[in-house]
Amino acid sequence: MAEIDKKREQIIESAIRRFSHFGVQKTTMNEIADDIAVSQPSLYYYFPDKTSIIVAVVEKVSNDYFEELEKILAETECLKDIFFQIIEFRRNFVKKFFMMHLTDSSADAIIRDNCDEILQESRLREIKIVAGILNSAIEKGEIAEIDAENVSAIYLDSLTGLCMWIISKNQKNIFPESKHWDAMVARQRELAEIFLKSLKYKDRSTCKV
Amino acid sequence: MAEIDKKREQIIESAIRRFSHFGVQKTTMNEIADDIAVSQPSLYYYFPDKTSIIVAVVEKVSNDYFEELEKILAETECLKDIFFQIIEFRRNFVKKFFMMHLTDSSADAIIRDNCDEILQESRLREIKIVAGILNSAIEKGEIAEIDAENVSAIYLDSLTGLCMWIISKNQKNIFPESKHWDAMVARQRELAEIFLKSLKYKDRSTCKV
DNA sequence: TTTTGACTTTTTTAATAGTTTGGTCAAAAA
DNA sequence: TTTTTGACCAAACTATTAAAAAAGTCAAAA
Repeated sequence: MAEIDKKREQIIESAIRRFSHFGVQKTTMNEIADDIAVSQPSLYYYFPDKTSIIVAVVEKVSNDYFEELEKILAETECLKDIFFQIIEFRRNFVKKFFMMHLTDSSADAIIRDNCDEILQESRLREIKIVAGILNSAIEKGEIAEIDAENVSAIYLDSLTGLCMWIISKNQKNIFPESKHWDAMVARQRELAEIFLKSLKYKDRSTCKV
Repeated sequence: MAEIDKKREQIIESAIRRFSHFGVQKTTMNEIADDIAVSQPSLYYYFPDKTSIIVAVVEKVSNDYFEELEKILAETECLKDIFFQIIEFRRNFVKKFFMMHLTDSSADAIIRDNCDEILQESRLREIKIVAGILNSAIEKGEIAEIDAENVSAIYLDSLTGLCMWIISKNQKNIFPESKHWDAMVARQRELAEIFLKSLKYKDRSTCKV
């Protein structure tokens, strides 16, 4: 790897560490510079501003998530197991965001203005991946024929929604306790089972069953 | 109705009107007092403090919701129609909250500390109502036997989650545009259809279908 | 190409005074 | 006794300012 990329990675790692401990707002450029033992102007040689470091961090966390995801897709067969694994990975992904205070109102504007595109692309990428899983299950005759991409979107949006709702509902202190993360995962699993069940059958008219 | 209750209702109505226009924070006790043509101390004769007015407003909005809900339960037969109606009523309910700025971070603490119980009870009440709908559908043989209360909870939590997620995702300005409310309702309907489909069938083992 | 000391500019923070608003009370009115 | 109010206080919010800290720049050196 080029020397410059190595330094960039060091910076991102330091940023993630500090963001996780103290939050984005309370991490200064000087502190990051000190971590990798260079002066502040050197830091600006590798990243034009603080925002671009934040963006790089979000990109890394997102990429790590998809890397994990690809792994289990290669290993896991059973649809339910895949769904449950995804829920588990998502828990860790969101937790990282929380720990770095990326969801705080103070950091909200920066994230909105600069990471929106990444997060939107990540959403679409994930939808496509799950749609792919569904499509291959359709091919194998495991589930009924459906609009895989659409069902995937509904499913993933519902998972994200459950996460926001359950966590925000319990977030009286700054950090959700682990039991709340567990409650969220439990609900997400129940939803997954309902989706899996509906996937197994061909459609019927829904009125006056 | 007792005279004192009449005045209390006038106060709540004025509060709702002002909250909807200017938000909770920017509505003063004096303004409410002027609206019903009494002095400020008179207002405090009917409500001990501003918080209790906010609580009363939340209670009223919540009760209005359930009143509407009970109506369609008496009139509507088809499960899908009921589900879609509920989604429509929920849209209006949440919109009211948004308009009054009850979900703003500025008002958040007051709501959290004082309306939490009401909202939690409302959630349970709604879960019970939908569970009742499901149970009567089970009795009629329209849907498979399930743990109605649990499915109801998953469903309603998912709806609430979708609402939070889709609205917050698009909320760059203070108010979500009507197209975002429409997008939310559309997604909620799609989720409802998936739930309805899964309800129609008896359970099967989910692994290695 | 990479690094840095010395620098400027922009944001935060802290303290302050001034204003508004929430809330109280004793006394009057009904 | 129930309801209303003028006069009042205390707490919360706003605006202003100065000081501190952080972000960001640049010419020159390694």
